[in-house]
Amino acid sequence: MRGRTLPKSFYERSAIDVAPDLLGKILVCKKHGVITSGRIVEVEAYLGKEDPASHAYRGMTPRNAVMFGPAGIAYVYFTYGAHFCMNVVTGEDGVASAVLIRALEPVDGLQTMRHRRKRLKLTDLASGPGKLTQALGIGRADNGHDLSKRPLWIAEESGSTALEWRTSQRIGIREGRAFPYRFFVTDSPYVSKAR
DNA sequence: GTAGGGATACACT
DNA sequence: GTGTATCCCTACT
Repeated sequence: MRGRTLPKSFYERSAIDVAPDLLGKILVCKKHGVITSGRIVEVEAYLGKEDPASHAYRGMTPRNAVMFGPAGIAYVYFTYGAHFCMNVVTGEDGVASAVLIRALEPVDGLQTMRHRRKRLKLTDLASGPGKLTQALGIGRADNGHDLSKRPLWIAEESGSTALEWRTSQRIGIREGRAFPYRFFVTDSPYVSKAR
């Protein structure tokens, strides 16, 4: 369904290398028998000890523990009292690194997403990290989930071509702004607008 | 521009 | 145990 899931080896690389390769892939979520999905158009890479913007900068805690685990796992956390954000764990087991999924281009289950988001415009459905988790119904229960399996997985479309993408500074952080670890599809109207 | 919301981490007692 | 500053944001004005 929606192409083949990505092999574990895809994720067992540096977050910096995995991040741009995730652009154009399809994030799929099946909840209550309904499939919602979107094409990844914006991501950010987060490292561990050497990255002051990362949750893992100060070492392992109960919240960020899955960032230290094996690659190909979802790290979902709650923030700002209202939103979930979803990351994909990368790199080798024991070393913290992850890629934050920041925006999607809606593909399947548009009506379900509109209902969940209470928004009609496609560009309002998943154009931000808190929005996409709401649109796909991703929550705390998905933390630690293996992204090669249902109900939440990432697939590669057959016949997909290389995308043009750019980098910029990351968004919404205080420390570590200098690193150009945000990657987004050039000219996509579905990227988050925040600056 | 700013209010809102709740979990988390860490400093304290 | 309690206090509180912070947080990878959104929606509204």
